[in-house]
Amino acid sequence: MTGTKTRILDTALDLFNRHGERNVTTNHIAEALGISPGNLYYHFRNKTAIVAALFERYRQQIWEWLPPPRGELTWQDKMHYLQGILESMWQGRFLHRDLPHFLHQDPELRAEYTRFVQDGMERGLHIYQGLRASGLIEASDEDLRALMVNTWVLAMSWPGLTHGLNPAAAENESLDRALLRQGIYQIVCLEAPYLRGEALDHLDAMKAEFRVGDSTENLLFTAFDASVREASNG
Amino acid sequence: MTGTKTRILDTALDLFNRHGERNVTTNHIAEALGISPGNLYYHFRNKTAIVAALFERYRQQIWEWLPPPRGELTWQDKMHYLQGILESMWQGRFLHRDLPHFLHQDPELRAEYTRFVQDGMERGLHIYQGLRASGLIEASDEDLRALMVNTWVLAMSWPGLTHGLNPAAAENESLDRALLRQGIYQIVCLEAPYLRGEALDHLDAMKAEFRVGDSTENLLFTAFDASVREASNG
DNA sequence: GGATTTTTAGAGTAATTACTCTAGAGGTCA
DNA sequence: TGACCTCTAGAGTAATTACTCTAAAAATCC
Repeated sequence: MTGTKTRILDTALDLFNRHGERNVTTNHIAEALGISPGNLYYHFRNKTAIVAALFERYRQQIWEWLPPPRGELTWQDKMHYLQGILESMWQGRFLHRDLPHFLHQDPELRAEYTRFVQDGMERGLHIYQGLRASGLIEASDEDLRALMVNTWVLAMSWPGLTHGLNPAAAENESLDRALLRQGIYQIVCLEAPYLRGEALDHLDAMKAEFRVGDSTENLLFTAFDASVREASNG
Repeated sequence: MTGTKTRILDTALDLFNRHGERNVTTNHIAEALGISPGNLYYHFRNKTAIVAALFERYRQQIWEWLPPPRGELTWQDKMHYLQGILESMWQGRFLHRDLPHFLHQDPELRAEYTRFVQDGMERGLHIYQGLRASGLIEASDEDLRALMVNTWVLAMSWPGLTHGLNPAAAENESLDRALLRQGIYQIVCLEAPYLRGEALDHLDAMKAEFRVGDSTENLLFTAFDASVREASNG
């Protein structure tokens, strides 16, 4: 029997992801959960507190998926990190779309979020440096930093962009997953010019694994169409 | 004497950019403009119509700044396009943060937006192909498509991300401009691995022009701090 | 088993906000 | 001048929604 507090967060996250935080009232959450509004406010003093708690949860999960590297990194480590990014994007897909509003109003939350971005950049940079130390990547310090920023922006923005264009994904998990895989493909292409050695050998296989749709047509949108077909067939 | 309709859009855009669309009511717009709510609703049947009109305006401006290439492209053309992207980001900074909500509710607007993204990708791809034809870029078709998608995502997401972290930018134009320049720097770094010939010769100068802050520290955040200092000094 | 604390229900409210409605001002044209 | 059309004012409203308050049920403790 999980606690009410946890169940509130679970339900809120689900509703936020599906309908967007702005379209989900606290009464909706309570109703979906079968509890009273009063009960909900007993556990969270306001809606912002729910969002903040969800963010905190999200942050912890990311840190689990993306542990700081220990020593040299292998090709398998790199694949594992990519998987971690994929999972992180999946979990946080609502946050990066709706969080800005709360950052605007809640300085404390904003400070935490800023810290989160800083830590994420630092951690990601260490990973890239680990890959460089293993000879899997070749790049100057400056290029590595720029690459890290671009990877971060892409990973954080991709879910929001794709959902804006394709809201059906919110109700269709397999379509949603396909879109995210496409996001990983984009990250792979982002890193591609810097890969060396074993990483370079596996590049084509990696692209093939995450590529969605027919590469001869418009990339982004055939990906969507193909995903829709695939999802409605399955 | 500009028309009331235009003035409503101007004021709405300004308020949306500064405070976020969600925090700006139609009554606020009317009041800031010195007209009555009834008057506002005489010109726009609802808030969505205002947002849609702003989007339409934004789209037209982008197309002006990013005309389709005619024949071979020079190095100067490329710089001009970068400038166009910068201006587009500046103009549309509120849209990509707040538009998703309206896309969710208004299928017609969503269709238009989808079309916009498609056109933008296509147009951008033509530009990249023009650069390739001139020997300024070297990349496979697939790589070029992936690059285009990444450039698009970066250009569209950058303003929202930076404003989420640094809301002071909304009230401080020079800080905001600095953040945008940093975004262009990121795009330059994105394209860097594919540059050839004259483009490659100018790469360092280009990075130097758009780089913000001290490259030996954390890129993203020293950029912010440096901008804050610069803005408060000037 | 009584006292105390934690958790829950559910009716209610104050505030916000997108939007309406009516009436009238101002311009234009015959 | 009068008819007509465009534009504007401004009070008002219906609906939403985050949040409160009181009391009772449930759990915990001694």
